[in-house]
Amino acid sequence: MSDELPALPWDRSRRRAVPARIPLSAERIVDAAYTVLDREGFEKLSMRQVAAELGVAVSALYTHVSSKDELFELMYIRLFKDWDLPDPDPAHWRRQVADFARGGLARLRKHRDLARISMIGVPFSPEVLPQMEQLVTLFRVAGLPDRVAGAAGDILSTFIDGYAFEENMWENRRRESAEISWPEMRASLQQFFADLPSDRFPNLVALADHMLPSSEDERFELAVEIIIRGLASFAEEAAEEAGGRSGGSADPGTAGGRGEPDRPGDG
Amino acid sequence: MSDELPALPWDRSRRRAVPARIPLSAERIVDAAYTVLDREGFEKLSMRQVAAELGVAVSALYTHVSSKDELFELMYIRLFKDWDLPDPDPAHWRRQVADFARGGLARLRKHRDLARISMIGVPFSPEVLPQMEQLVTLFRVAGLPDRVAGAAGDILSTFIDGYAFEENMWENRRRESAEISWPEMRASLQQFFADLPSDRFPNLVALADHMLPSSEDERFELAVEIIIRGLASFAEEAAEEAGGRSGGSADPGTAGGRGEPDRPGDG
DNA sequence: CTTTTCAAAGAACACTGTTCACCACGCGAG
DNA sequence: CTCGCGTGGTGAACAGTGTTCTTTGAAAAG
Repeated sequence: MSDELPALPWDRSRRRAVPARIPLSAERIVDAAYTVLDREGFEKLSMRQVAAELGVAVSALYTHVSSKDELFELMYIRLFKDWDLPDPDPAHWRRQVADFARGGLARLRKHRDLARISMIGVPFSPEVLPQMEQLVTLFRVAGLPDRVAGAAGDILSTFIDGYAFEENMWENRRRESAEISWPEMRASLQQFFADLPSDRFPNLVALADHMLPSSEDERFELAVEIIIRGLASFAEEAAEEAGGRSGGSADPGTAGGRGEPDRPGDG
Repeated sequence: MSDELPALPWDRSRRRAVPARIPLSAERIVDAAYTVLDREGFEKLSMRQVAAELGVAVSALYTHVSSKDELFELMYIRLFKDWDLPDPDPAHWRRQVADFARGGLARLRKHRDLARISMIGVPFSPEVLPQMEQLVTLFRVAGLPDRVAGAAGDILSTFIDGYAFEENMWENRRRESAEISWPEMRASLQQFFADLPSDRFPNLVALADHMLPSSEDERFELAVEIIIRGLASFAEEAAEEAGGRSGGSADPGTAGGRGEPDRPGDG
C-alpha cells in the first residue's frame, strides 16, 4: 500500500515521519464501525463505541466524518466496492439477473444488520453507477422495453433490500429470544399455522407446510424467479410487437426469455 | 361501548365514577403516538413526546405499554384494523392482487414514516391472519402451486414494505433539503443521468428519461404487474401439467391468468 | 371512617449525537 | 536552534433518549 522505507536511526529528517499511531481517517473509522456493527448490532452502534474501538475520543471522529449519517453513507458505499458484474449476455440474461440478485443478497449478509444501513443510503451515489449501467444494459439486451428496463433494477434492488431487512429482523428476534435455532423456529411456526381454527382459516391450515420457507434461500430464489418471469413476459410482448410491426428486424434470439437454455429448474 | 348512566348529583357512590380526565390507556397512547409521528416524524418520536402530547409524565406510559418496541407493535397492529379484502374471484384474481397491493401501499402512506414501523412489526400477529387467509385463498384459486401460493403473500408484502420504505426515505430527504418539489427533483435527477459521460455509461444516458418514474405510482404499478405476470406464469405451468396428467379434471377457467378479462393495460 | 390498592409523578441512571474551548505536538520560517 | 502556527485529538458540556425506582395522591373496599 505505502512505499515507505524503514527509518534509519540517524536520519533525523525521517524520524517519526511515520508516527507511532496510525493517523485517524474516514477509512479507519468505517473499518471500526463495521467491527462494532458485527459485534454489537445496529442498535448499539454508536459514535462512542466506534471511538472506543479506535482508542480515541468521540469528538475526534467529527474531524473526519461530519455526522453519524455520513458515517452510514460511507459504510453504504463500501457495499459496492469490488463488485464486478459479468458482461451482459443475451443468451443467459435470466441466469445473470438471478446471479445479480444472489450477489446483492450475499453482500448484505456479509455484516450483521447491514440491510438496515443499506436502506438508508442514497441510491444514486457515484459508486453505484457502474453496477447500474451493467444492470440496465443487461435488461436492454434481454429485450425489455425502455420503461421496464429503466425501472427493473430499482424494483429488483428494492425487493432485495426489503428481503434482507426482514431476514435481519428475524435473525435479531431469534438472537434475543432464547436463541432457538431456525429449524426449531420454523417447526413451531408451522405448527402454529396447522393449529389455527380450520373453519376460519381453512387455507392457512391447508398450506401450513408451505407458509414458511423450507430452506434459508428457497423463498428468495422463488421471488427472484417470479420477478424474472414477469420481466420475461414483457420481453416476449416487446418481441411480438416488434415482430408484427417490422417483420422481425430484431434478432429473435435476443428477445424473449422463455425456453432459453438457462431457464432454471426448481431450487 | 359502556352502558354507564348519567350520574345524579346526590348519588355519592357514582360521583366522579367517570373522572374528569379520560383515563390513560394503550389505545390513547397509540393515538398520541400517531399524532406525534405525523407532526415530527419517526426520528423524533420519543416516549417523552408522546407523554407531552397526552399531558402526562413519561413514566405513566409504562404502566400501559411495557416498552417503546411494544408501542411500535401496537402501532403496527393498527395497520390491519378494518382492512377487508374482497372474496377471491378466480376470474379477476389479477386485479384483486393488484388491488391488495395498492391498498397496502395506501395504508402505509396514511401516516408519515409509517413504513419504518411496518418493517419492524412481527408479521404473524393474530390481527393479520384474516388478510393472510384471504390472500392465500386468492392465490390458490388463481391456480398457483402450493409452494408458490404459500410464499406469494410474503413476497408481495416484502416488496410493498420495501417500496414504501424507500418512498419514505425520499420524502424525508426532500423535506430536509430545501423542500424542492418532486417534479423539480425528478427533472434534476433525470438531467444527472443525461449528463453522465456517455462512453462509460451509454445505457444510463440512453435511458435517462426512463430511470425515474414519471408519476408517483407508475413504478409501483409496473412492479406489481411484473410480479403478477411472474405468478401467472406459475399458474399456467401448473395448469398445463395438470391438464397433461389428468386430462383436465381441474376447471380450466380457474387456473392460468393470461388472456383473462381483467388483464390491465398500461397505466 | 380507615385501609388498601394502584395509577400517575418525579427524580434518577446510563446512555445517545453533537459542539466547543483547550492544548499538545510536528512543521516551516526565521 | 528557537519560535509561532495550525492541524487534529481531548475532555467537558448540552440537550436529548429509554427505562426504572421511589414517592404520592386519590379512588375503591372494608
